Amino acid sequence: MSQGIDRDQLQAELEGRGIQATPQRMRIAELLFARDQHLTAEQIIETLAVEGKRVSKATVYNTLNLFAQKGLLRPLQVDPDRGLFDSNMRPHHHIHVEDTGELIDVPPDAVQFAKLPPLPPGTESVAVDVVIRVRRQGG
Amino acid sequence: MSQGIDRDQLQAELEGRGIQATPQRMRIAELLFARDQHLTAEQIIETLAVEGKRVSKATVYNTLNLFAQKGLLRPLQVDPDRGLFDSNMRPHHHIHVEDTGELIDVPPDAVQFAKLPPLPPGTESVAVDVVIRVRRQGG
DNA sequence: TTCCTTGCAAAACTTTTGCATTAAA
DNA sequence: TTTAATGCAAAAGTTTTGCAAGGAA
Repeated sequence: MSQGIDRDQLQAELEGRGIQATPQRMRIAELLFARDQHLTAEQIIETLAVEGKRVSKATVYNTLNLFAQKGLLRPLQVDPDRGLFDSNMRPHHHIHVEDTGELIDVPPDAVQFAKLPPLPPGTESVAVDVVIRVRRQGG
Repeated sequence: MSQGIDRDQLQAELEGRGIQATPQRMRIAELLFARDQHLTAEQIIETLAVEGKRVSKATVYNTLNLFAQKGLLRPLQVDPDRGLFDSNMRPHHHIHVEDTGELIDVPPDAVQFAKLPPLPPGTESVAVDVVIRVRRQGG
C-alpha cells in the first residue's frame, strides 16, 4: 500500500533538473506527484503535518516556487483567495464548478480549436488554457 | 472632451440592477465603464485620487464586489498578486503576455471550437474562458 | 426614523524576507 | 570549509471587517 511513487525515480527527476533532493523537498514532491492534483500551499503544509512530516511554511513556499520555476509544477490562478499548484504538467484544460470551487481536469484532446487569433508580433505561444466555468443547474 | 459616458444611462443601469447610485459608486462606474479595460482596486483608488475624487479603500472594494455580484464586472484571476476587474462583460478571451503582465482582449469570434468536452451531469455552462499565454520570442 | 452607505483603522490572510542554525557538497 | 537549505518570526501586500458617523429613502 505505498503511495505508488518510486522514490528513486523522483529523486532522479529532481536532481536531473538541478534541484538538490533534500528530505523536505522529497516529502513535498512525494505528496504532490502521487497523482494529478491541484493543491494549495496550506493543504500541503497541513497534510504533511498530519503525517507527522513537519515542513516549515517558508520551505513549502520556497519549494513550490522552485518546482514551478524548474518546470515540475504549474501555478494556477483560479481561486481568487489563494494560489493553486497543478502537479500535472502535461497540456490539459479545466472545468471549474463555481458553486463548489471544484476544479476538474479535461484531457487535451477533448478540446479542439477551429480558429485561434494571431499572436502579437514578436511573441510566441506558451500555452492555450481553457477554463470551462459551470454551475449547478437551476442554482 | 468628455470621457464619452452618458451619466444618466449609467445611473439607470445601476438602479436597474437594484444598486443605489451613490456619488462614490457613480465615480467608480464612470471610470470603469469609460471603455473596456482591466483594472486593479489599487489603480481605481489611485486614479480617482489623482482626479481629486477621493473614495475610501473599503468603499472601492465593496463597490467592486457589488458590481461583480450584480453582473456589471467580471473578476479575473490572471495576476498572481492581485485581482483584476474586467469592465467588458461581453463574451471574449484574453492573450496574456507573461513578460510584461499585459492582458489583451480577444474578440469572441477569433476563437472557435471544433470540440468541447461533456459537462459534469447536473451542471450548465456559464462561460468558456480562453487565455493564450505568450512570451517574447527568444526571451 | 429607519435603513443603507461611507470612511477609518484594525484585522485577517496569503506569501515573502531576514537571519541565525543546520545540513550538504 | 564553503555553499546551500531550513525554520522561525517578522514583514509586506491585498482584501475584509467592525463600528461610528453621515446620507438617502
